Amino acid sequence: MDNAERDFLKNYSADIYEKPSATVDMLIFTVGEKEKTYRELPEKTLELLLIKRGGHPFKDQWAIPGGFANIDEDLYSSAKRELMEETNLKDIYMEQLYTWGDVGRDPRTRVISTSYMALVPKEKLNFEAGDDAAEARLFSVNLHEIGRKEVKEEGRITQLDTEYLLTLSNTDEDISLNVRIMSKKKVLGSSIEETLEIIHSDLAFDHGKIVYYAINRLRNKVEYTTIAFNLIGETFTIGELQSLYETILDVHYSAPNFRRKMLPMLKETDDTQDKNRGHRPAQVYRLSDEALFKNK
Amino acid sequence: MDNAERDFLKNYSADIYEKPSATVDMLIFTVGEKEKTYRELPEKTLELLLIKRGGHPFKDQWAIPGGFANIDEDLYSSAKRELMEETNLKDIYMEQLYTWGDVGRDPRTRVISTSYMALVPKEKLNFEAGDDAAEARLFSVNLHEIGRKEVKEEGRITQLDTEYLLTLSNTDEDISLNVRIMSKKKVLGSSIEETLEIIHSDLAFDHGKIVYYAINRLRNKVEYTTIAFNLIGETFTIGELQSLYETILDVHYSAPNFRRKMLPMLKETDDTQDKNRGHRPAQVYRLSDEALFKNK
DNA sequence: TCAATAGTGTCTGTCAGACACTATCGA
DNA sequence: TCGATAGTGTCTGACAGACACTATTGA
Repeated sequence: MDNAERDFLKNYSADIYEKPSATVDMLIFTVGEKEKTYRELPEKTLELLLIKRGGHPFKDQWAIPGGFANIDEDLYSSAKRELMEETNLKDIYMEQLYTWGDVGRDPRTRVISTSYMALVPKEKLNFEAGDDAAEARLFSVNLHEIGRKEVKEEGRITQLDTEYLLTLSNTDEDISLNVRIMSKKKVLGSSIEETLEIIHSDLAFDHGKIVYYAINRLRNKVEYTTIAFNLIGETFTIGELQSLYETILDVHYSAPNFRRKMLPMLKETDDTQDKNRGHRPAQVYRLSDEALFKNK
Repeated sequence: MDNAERDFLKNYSADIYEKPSATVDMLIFTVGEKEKTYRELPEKTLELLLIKRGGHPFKDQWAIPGGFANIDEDLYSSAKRELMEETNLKDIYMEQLYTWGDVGRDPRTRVISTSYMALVPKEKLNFEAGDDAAEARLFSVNLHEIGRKEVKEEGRITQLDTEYLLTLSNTDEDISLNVRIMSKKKVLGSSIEETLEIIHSDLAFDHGKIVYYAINRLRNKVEYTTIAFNLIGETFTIGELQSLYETILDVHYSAPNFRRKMLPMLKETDDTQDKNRGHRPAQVYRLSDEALFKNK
């Protein structure tokens, strides 16, 4: 650094223009189980942590937890801190999702928000302990397509509008939130650009869009990485793993084929868990280190 | 909106805490050609637009073009504006990449920067016209692995460090910039977290990391979307397309296999271009609409 | 005829889905 | 014996890579 640069930095003022606020939103996903008969596999559901807003705007509405990015803290650290505040956990899988910067997305002031997604196995989650004094609850997440329309110009498809219904429900307290999202896929050059519009949302701010985006990212990555293993314990049976994948992706696999697909990335453990389950006890596996490092 | 909320918003002040600055960085990629003999295919190179910084800090160093996000402008619009300022083009493919928020990444003040990537076919690019009065040049991009080290703890691999050499060169002006990046892949839960460190960089700020990130994103998406078609004209021969893919991915395909892989997403045109090329004239194709909408 | 790209045919191995079958347990 | 999950075997079709071959052009 030369003298000119030193002088420049000394006299630099960052406050010439009005700045947007920078915040971090944290989407914490886990997978809950509902016990059925003693012999049937429990039914799993993908769950998302939401907090009830105590103040304006959107008072008493449910929202994704988040907070301001401190001026002297890396954005990544802000996200980790937010995760810690909500769950009291560290060493949890977390990735940056997207940065939301539309002008009107917060009625108070201009807010640019970077969203992160964290995946927590239910057994580690004791969110009552670290819930940041706010009212926090887990909501079952369901996302379904409810309609689509192709827009044609001169015989060529130029736009594809798809409407999705996102349902967030907490059965304990009988809360059910609906979000209707319109995804508009338009031709942009030789690719497609997707824009999201909220048709209706029971969630605060533009959080409906963010949840929609996160679920899609999760589903995508589940198919080509080992990300899903973050939602289950260290060891598991292939049956449990299958039901996890089926829950997240909302699909059904045939057990033999799923087994063959997964076996190359699994390592057998000594355990042969499962007793009193009314059927042949399953072998217990864990994710192999090699598979871990093949992630893109 | 009730009265309480109206009052709240009226009295809300966003200036209690010091805020970071929000900026947008724009990575503009194109593919350049170097003519060879009359009958050989021109050699392609992936190129990136860089500008030479006129002021401090990093004065006279090369950097990714960018600017502040205006307070009354969607982040997406800021990016589009930046693209327009640099290339004088709109309706160009552009996507958000990542948001960089480390505390020390700008010596002036705290800056959180959202990076976008744009792909422009060379024939449309006339960047002299709209170059924002700054010195802007295209640089050939090369990224290679130059070493790796596995860190083991108790026999299990826990970390994978890979060093990459990124070379940016402009042969017209005989400029060659080197960046050495260390990618550290660590186990985080049941997934891998990649952190990037700059070992050495001839680029300003942390722009070496951003370029590294962008090239990886581009290569990834080239393999499962039609994103690469944004770097070529509307119509093309399969040979041209193959050389484009080979350039971006730094691989070699066998012509018959590449043809078979691509044919399902192509549509034959009436043209049978190519004359005076010293070999059998090739059929001209364009991307089919159906393939476009299959993009994820 | 040669050197270059364009394009066809064919074989092989891998992998995903369909499906028939066996194994093991508790009620 | 039943119903549940665990697990094996096998067939099929799709697809990717290897490679041999033909087609067309200008020098």
